[in-house]
Amino acid sequence: MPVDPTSDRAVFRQIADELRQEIKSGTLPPGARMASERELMTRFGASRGTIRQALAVLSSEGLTDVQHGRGVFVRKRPPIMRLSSERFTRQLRDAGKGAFQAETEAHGFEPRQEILELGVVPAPAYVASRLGVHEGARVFVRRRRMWADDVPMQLADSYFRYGMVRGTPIVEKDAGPGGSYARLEELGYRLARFREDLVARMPSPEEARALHLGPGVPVVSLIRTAYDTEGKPVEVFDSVVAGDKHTFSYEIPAD
Amino acid sequence: MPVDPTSDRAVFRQIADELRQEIKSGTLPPGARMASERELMTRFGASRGTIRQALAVLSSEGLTDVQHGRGVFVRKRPPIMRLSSERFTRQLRDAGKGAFQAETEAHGFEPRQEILELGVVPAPAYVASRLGVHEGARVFVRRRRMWADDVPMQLADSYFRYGMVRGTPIVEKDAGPGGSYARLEELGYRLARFREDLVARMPSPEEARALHLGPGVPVVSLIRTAYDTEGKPVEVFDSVVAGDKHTFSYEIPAD
DNA sequence: GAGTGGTCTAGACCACGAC
DNA sequence: TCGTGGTCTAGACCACTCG
Repeated sequence: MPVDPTSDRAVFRQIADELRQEIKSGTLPPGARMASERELMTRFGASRGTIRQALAVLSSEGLTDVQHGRGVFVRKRPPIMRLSSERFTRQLRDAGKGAFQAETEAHGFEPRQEILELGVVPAPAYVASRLGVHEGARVFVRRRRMWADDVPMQLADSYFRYGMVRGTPIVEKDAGPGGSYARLEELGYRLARFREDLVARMPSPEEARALHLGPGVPVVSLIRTAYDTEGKPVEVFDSVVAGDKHTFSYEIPAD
Repeated sequence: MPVDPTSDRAVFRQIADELRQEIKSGTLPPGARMASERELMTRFGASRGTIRQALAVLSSEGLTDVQHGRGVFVRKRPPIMRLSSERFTRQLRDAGKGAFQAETEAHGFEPRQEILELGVVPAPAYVASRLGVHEGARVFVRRRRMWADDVPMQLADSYFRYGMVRGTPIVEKDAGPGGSYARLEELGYRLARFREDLVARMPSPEEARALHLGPGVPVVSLIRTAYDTEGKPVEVFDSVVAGDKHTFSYEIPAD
């Protein structure tokens, strides 16, 4: 079904529709190389600019991956990690596994954290309000990039009241077995519950680079607040999660 | 800081960087009109094609809205609705309010549902596995588009075993006060818990149209399974939620 | 009508990857 | 070396919005 230049619909959109259909129908399966831009020019009788506009549409929808000098390929879905609300069980912490480590290993990958920053900073407004301190108060931040094998999965910043973690393993590069949550409990802050707030959005160019995201891949901004049994917030966790590599799963009681 | 044509970084990316910086810094506040393409051509000394490439970058990042014949504007964040895990309390159902109605009214909007389809269909694989029926089994589907005032918020498909809801208000246009969940409980299926699975991704062109999404706006695919006190799945709810109009909030116990 | 973005063309040169 | 995508230009005509 060739393009109709008299149609109201722009030619590049018709071309995009055609190619999208071939992808969705499986005529072009994941990993397949699409025809080159020059080939598509003759196939559709359009200029290169128009062909490139059509390909840009598919790219922005997250359907393709472009490799300079090689071609345009139908995107393969990478392995998806499931982050479920059960990842915060005390059982896991007691076993010496942090939430990220446990989930990653459960999926058969090797977890790794790359420290980007450790230090005392003034609390940003959104952290202060959740952590129950005033804006600008001294808080300790652990900023990391988390990897599964060789794939960057998320950017993760943990904030603590400085007075609470000073001199503990939480301010060290390696927070020890079970991670920060295990250390907090050893310090006497028994964890009672977490709240997670999620928003989906497109990444900034820096985030896209740090997480190796192609065009048309959103991120999930996830902010978690951890409360102890007194109802006091003890940590604010601010992360940017690669949208194409995760699902989130929550259990909700009906009452 | 004008562009540097000798730089490795493409001219259109440098222009995009410059304009993005003006947006993030507030020099160009939300709602402001950006300079026209012709004006940007003289400002940056580039051809129109290059200027449009730069503007396309900002658009794909969700930073701008384009209005044909009027100009390019810095995108305003629309009012954001918070979907919290507390929206499924029995208290609300007993008060005759479904989850969507309750959340929408809590934000000061008027909820409305537009029925797209009501009928018996063969169960798709992902529904069948969650609902505990075999693929292709007869299930009843309620397909709607949900609105808050005049803004489309989500596409929502509810699936039920047909034998379970046949002849009940659930197969009618208006499922009645408290929605389907209230009807299910009246039928003797007391709800015990829900599971929600979320994925962020870019919308298909149809989804973008149905939800009035601009370029660079992702959606959240949310699939909820409702279980009764026997542990039996009684509904599968498959929705596509406008990413720029929602946050999600979940409470997680620590044990 | 004047100004704005939307679409399309034709052609040029560059950078990357595979053979 | 050759084919692939990446970038940029100059120009044309169209469609929408506003005064």
